[in-house]
Order: sequence, then structure tokens, then C-alpha cells
Amino acid sequence: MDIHQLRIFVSVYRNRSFSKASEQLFISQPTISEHIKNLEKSLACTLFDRLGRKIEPTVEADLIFPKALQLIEDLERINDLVLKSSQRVKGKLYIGASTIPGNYMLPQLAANFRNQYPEVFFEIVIADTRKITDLLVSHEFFLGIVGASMEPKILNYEPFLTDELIFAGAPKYMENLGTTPLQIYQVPFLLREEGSGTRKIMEDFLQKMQINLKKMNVVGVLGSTDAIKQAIKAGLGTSILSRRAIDEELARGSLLEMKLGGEMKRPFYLATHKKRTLPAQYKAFYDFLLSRGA
Amino acid sequence: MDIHQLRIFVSVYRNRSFSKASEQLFISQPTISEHIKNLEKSLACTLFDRLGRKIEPTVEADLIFPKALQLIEDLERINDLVLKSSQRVKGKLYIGASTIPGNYMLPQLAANFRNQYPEVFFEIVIADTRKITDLLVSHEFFLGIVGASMEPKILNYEPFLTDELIFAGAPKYMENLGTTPLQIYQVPFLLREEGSGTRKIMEDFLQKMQINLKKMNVVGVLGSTDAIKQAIKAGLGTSILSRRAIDEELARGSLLEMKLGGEMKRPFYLATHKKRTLPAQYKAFYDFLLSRGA
DNA sequence: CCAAAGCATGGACATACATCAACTGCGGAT
DNA sequence: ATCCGCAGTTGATGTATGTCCATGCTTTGG
Repeated sequence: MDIHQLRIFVSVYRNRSFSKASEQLFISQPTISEHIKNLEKSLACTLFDRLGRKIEPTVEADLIFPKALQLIEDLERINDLVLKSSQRVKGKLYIGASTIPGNYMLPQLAANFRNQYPEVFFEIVIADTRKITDLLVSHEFFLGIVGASMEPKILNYEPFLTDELIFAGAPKYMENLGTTPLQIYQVPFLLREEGSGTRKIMEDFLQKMQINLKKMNVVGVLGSTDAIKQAIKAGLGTSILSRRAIDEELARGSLLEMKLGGEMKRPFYLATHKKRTLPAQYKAFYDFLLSRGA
Repeated sequence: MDIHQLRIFVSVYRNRSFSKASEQLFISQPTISEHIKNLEKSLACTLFDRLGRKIEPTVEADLIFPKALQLIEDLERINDLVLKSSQRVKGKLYIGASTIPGNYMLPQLAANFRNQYPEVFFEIVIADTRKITDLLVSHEFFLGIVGASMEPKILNYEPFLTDELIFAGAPKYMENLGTTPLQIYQVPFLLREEGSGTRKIMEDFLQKMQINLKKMNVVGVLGSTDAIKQAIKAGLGTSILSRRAIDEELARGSLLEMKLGGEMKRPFYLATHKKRTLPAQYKAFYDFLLSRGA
């Protein structure tokens, strides 16, 4: 039994005529006869009594007509269902992000996105790049925001926002600091731990500026950007950290920045699985992020 | 979009594999690929992300899977529906019958039939042969029981029970009546109206027996068999009528029969439209009647 | 790094589908 | 009463679609 046969049956039943149905469906009348015959064969019953000029549906036809109708409608509805679901942006956005984007970029962007699409729900997991990458590969995440592009085979990396690292500290240290790089050896300095992305960028930068880290007055190593931030706010020392993390403090003047002559840029990427189709809400958020990022 | 495609989709979705599905459905793997591709094309979305060795259903696939499943089930159910309805004998039996079969044959037969199939409901319309025939032709009735076969072109007549007409009356007339046919002229006699089937059979019989109706002591003309029956029970006279109408009275001895030397037989027929398919309950009753009638 | 597993692709074949033309059967009109 | 027209059927024919086989490509596991 086939849907096509049911469509033809429905038309014949409604028109009480094979030839009317053939006109309505734009197929020849013998074809109608053939299909009805096959349908009757597969159902092992007569559906229409052929009375010469007229036809008369049998009780079996009366029985299956509403069912057939509903079936056809349901089938059409599947199409609508897919169409609607892929047009409508809603559902959970389960996203993996590194520290900086997860803490200082995504919250604002998510809020903006949610103004546009109120039916989305965010769940942002903050983890290191390695973990996020793994979970993207194993299809745990659809979307990740990471600071380095590893595993370029399977994953697709789209350049997103760039984070800027700056040298900053409490006013008491910064105000008296001269402009010569050598003076940086004087002030107490806080480091991120070995292996941190921020630490790596910083080291590369210092090397480029020919500043010797070992000569610096390092007074501590802290395990997160926020810990560094709290420490320099408390006057423990100075450090190099994301500008985004201390935006407010810089504006208020509770922390001061000092240009060191070069730029410390750290690009972040939107990472997705190359072969994975993004659900509608992810696709929308992905496009939204790119438009804001560029 | 086709049911076949949905069947394949369901199997692929369940097995999470094109090749497993191909084994399950006994069709080749490339065919599966082709069908899924077409389905995706007609839905304008990806259903499975091909990840090399594995495949992963997309959210759209998750969405339509239950719908597809239900659709397939519904389709199967149509078959069952027809099967069940054509096996199960139930529903209304709307039957047209002439006076004798309608009053004196069908009630008992219907009761017996209903013992076997308690889910049937009888509606017996008593009308003359002409009317029943017309309503059979115009598809008002599926089944009629009539005393003469007219319109043999469209309708099918199956010989059924034969009614026997007998000469009978109250004991006071019959006991003293001799065996010679001439003595019939003596007793008061009741007639059916002109045009009645019974009247016709009677006239033919009397003519064959060389009894002159005009010489008979006719004391009344009544319009129905039951009227005749009530009249002769009341002692108004004798008559010729269906044996079935007075079965009980003959057994009790409240009416007596007298053989007149020949038989007055009146055949009845099961009449159906030649081209009309009988619903299950009609078919069952038709067969039942034939088995009882023969 | 090779082999195996799994989906995609292209060509060959068969079945199924649709069409056309001719036929049958019924009903109404001249 | 015969003819004509409508309606469904039947049979022959071409095309489209479904299906298969062989093969290629990619990923994964040893």
C-alpha cells in the first residue's frame, strides 16, 4: 500500500468518479483505474462498485476514507514541522567557552541575542581549550569558543573577537611608573600559571620587547584571570591580563593601564565540527556572533 | 515524500547506520543512501550527519522520527481496519421484504441469526415487490426478499424458501366438509384483494383444479394475510393463505386445513444488486438464509 | 600506516508508472 | 429501436524510478 494510491483513492472518493479524479490529479484516467485496482487488491476488498455510468463507494471505502485523509494530512504536516522548526530559533544553546570569552564576552552577547530571540536558553560551560575541543569532536557540543585552533582536521575555526592583553595595576604603582620599559622591573608583578593561554601570550610579548621575565619582581602566581584581577585591585601588584576583565575598573580609575609599546593580541575562534549540521538556534547564534565579532 | 522513504528513514534512525538498515530491509546499501538523499532533498534539510564511520541524526531527524513511526503504523492499521471490519459481522441489516417473508419467515430467521451474531441490528421494511425492487435498483437496499423476479437485468435473484398456500378455516366449517372439490362452493370464503400475490397464486390454482371462483360463496375481500387470518379465526369463513401464517393455529387445532389435491407453491427470492458489493453483515445473512432455505 | 568499515557515486538493469488507443457496457436521445 | 456519448477497462508502449553491483573515498582501529 502506497501513499500515492491513497491520494488517488481520496480524490476518487470525493469526486465519486475516476475521470474527475484524473482531471484533478492531472493523470490519465486508466492510471486511476490501475491504482484503485491495486489498492483493492492489497486491501483484499472492493472499494468502489462500478455501476456503469456511476460508481458507488463500498462500506470499506467509507471506513478507510477518513483514515486515508488524515494520513495524507499528517504526511504533509511532517514537511511543515521541519520547516517550522528550522525557521524558529528556540531551544537550548549549550556552548563550551574558554575563560575569557565565557566570562567576559559571552554573557553580554548572549543577553543581546536573547533580546532578539527570547525563546533561547543558554548554558555556557567554561573549560580549557583542550576539553572543549574534545567535546566538540565527540559531539557533546555543537559550538565552542576557544583561544587556539588545535585539531584543524575535524573542526572548523572561524576567527571571532580578539582579546587584548594589557599591563595594568593599582594607581599607586602605575602613577609613578615612567615610560621606559626597564622600569617595569621595579614594580611587584603577578603571573598566571604555566600553561595558561594568557601566560603564553605574555611571555611571547615580553620576549619580543626584550624584557627578561626572570629579572622582574614576581610576587605571585595565580590560577585565573579573576584571581589576578582581585589581587591587583587589592594592591598586591601589577600584571598583564585581558582588558575586557578590567573594563569597569579602568573606566572608574581604580586600576590604571600602561602601554608597553606593542600589542598583545589573542584571537578567539568559533569552533564547530566540520561535518555536523548546526540546529537552527546554534546557526543563528553563530551568525550573530560573527556579525558582532567582525 | 513517500512512505517507503519514511520506512527506510526509520530503520536508519534506529540502527544509526545505513548498512544495518539495508540488511534489515533486505535492500542494498546504495539504495538506502539514495532514498535518504531524496528524503533530505524533499524536506530541504539534513537528516543524518555523515561522520565517516558513524552517522549522527540531526535535530530534524529527532523531530520527524516519532511522526514517521506513527505514520507508518497508521498505514498498517488501515489494513487491519478493513480486515477486521470485513471479518466481523455487525451493524445494521436494512432489508426490504414482501408481506409473507417479512411477517412469517424473517422474524424467526433473524432471531436465529442474531444468536450467532449478536452485534447485528435488524430493520425490516415490509413493502410490495415493486417498491423493494425499485429501492434495490437505486441502492437503497442491499438485500430484498420478494415473491417474483422482475428486472432480471440488474438484480440477482436467488431462489429461497417456498411458501405453500393451503385451504383452511375454523373447525366448524372444515370438519363437515367432504373431500369432493365441489363442496368448496358451499362454505363461506374470503378473498385477498386483486393484485395481491396470494390472490394470483390462488386464482391460478383454482383454475387448474377447474374450480370456478364466481360460483364460490365469497363473503369478503380483505387487504392482508393477517386480516384474513383474524377473520377465519373469528369464524367468518374459510380462505386460502400461507401455511406459515397459521402454523400455530393448525398445531393447536383452532384452524383446520383441507388438501384440495394439488399444491399451491409460491417461491420467494433473495434479491440483490448484481454489481453491488455486499457489506459483511449482509453477506453473512445472505449465506445464512440460503443455507436455511435450501 | 595499513586494513577494515561505512557511506557515496556511477553505470546497468528491471520493475513500476503513466500514456495512448481501442474496447465494453450502460443510459439517454433522436 | 438504434445510435451516440460517457465512464471505466484492457493492452501495448515508452519512460522514470528503484534496485543492484562494483568501486571510490573517508574514518577508525590495530
